[in-house]
Amino acid sequence: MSSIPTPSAGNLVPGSDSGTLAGAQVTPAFSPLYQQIKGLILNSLRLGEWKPGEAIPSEMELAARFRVSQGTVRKAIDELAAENLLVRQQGKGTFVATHATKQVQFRFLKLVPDSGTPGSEGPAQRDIIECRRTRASADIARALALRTGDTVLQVRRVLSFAGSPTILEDIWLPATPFKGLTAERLANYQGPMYALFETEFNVRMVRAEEKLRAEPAVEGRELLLKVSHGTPLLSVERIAYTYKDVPMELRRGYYRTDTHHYHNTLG
Amino acid sequence: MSSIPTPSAGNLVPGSDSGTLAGAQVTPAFSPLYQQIKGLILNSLRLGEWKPGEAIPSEMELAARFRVSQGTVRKAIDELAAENLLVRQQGKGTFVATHATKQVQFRFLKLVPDSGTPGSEGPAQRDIIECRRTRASADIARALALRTGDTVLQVRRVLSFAGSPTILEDIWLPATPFKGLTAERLANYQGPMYALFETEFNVRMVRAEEKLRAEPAVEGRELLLKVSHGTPLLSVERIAYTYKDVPMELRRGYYRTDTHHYHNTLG
DNA sequence: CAGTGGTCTAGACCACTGG
DNA sequence: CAGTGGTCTAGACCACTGC
Repeated sequence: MSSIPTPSAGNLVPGSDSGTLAGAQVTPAFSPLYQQIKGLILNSLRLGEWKPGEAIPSEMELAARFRVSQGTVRKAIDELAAENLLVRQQGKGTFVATHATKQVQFRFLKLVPDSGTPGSEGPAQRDIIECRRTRASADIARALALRTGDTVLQVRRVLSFAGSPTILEDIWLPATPFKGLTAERLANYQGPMYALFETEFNVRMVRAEEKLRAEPAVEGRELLLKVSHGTPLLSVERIAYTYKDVPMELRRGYYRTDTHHYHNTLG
Repeated sequence: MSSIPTPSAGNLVPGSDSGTLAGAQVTPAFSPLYQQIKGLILNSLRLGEWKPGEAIPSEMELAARFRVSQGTVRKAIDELAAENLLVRQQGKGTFVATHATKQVQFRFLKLVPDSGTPGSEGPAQRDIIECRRTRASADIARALALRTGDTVLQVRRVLSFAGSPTILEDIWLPATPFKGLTAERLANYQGPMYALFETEFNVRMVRAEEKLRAEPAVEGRELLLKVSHGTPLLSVERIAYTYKDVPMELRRGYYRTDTHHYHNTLG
């Protein structure tokens, strides 16, 4: 039998830390094995070895591939599941998280109706106002880690619940990963925008940061949301990130909060 | 030697679930050992066997007390640490989380200055406007799981950053657990209000839910926050819970968002 | 140095899913 | 029934803290 199979990267040793920049850290920064395994799985996710919704190999398989025990793989997967990158299902397997499944649809939308459950109003009506190519201003570029003047796609849309326009959003996306995105494709797609990003552009949004403010409605916004001038709106600025903390979307939303509210849990 | 030490509750068996109501559940609802251990630790926390800031017994001690392996105790503590009820410190021990430690002060306050780091403005100035006993209205009572007309304490205060009044808060507390709370004690205490609740009233806030809205400033609020009539304010309604999901505080805050914003991370 | 939490392993067994 | 994730154990060793 020819041995030395080692289908993975080089030897893994607890304590060897490859991610330290020269002189940035005095201590060698001990990195446990399971963290390195986590990094390897993360790489496979980023490179698309397993697509959103698909099952990843079983814990035993991964343990064999990485030449560690099942328990070590398990701990790596545990953390990835805690970060909502993977979803475990007892008896079935471990799956790459996706925005397309019913249960976690609109996971990033924290606006809920004042009465009733989050999905009780039925599906939101989505109207694309515009979708055009433009050049990134300084602040847009900074948010997306681009250079000022780089090409970006700008989408403006209105979400309506039970017939009432409730959310006005401006969305900026880097042009390169989203080449070919048009108003038509957005309008025709059923389901969350982030699910479309996954299937059509292989971009999975993993994490986001939001800044909230109360702002008066100004011309343009008051028309699209059918509120009167100066009505307080909840301003929500979001930067969404893919794997490895790469920013892939800037979104500026204006929420009406007369029938809905932004819900948050503090742990 | 007299044996039979068993200082804990009765026998623990994986699969025995004591929390099921009669007929409420068809399946016996398998409950793993570590979940039962978690419940026992939770009881000790609730009963004050270990106070906030103190160390709990070592994993080995707890394993001996509950007559399970260290790994099982470890998994229970892992979950409690993930829920911010305990804090692990390698080499030192595991400690009951507290709102009094520098690192996690104002963990529930999500308003941060637009520029600079969260604590960069120095300590907030806190002015107690009033603190009085009153009767719970229907909605206050519902939020605190009391009956309408029950006695509650109402506190109104203003938080100022860099000299500017920024937050106006009305706080309602059930009278019984907070007997003896006065404006003086609030005014004299240095540090977060939730730290005072821990040391003086043995109430530890563990979790909270917030509802956010944009609302115009009305008379009273506009005076205290020094904004003009109708200025949009971020309205934040919070219900804070102790152990076992018991509601212990209702808070209605109004935040100025001209120099600060509410920051949130979506996982 | 002893004591703590943290990692890693190996193996047994359990609960759940699907064919 | 085989295959998956989930639990539990026992033991070895490592990293960190403080005396």
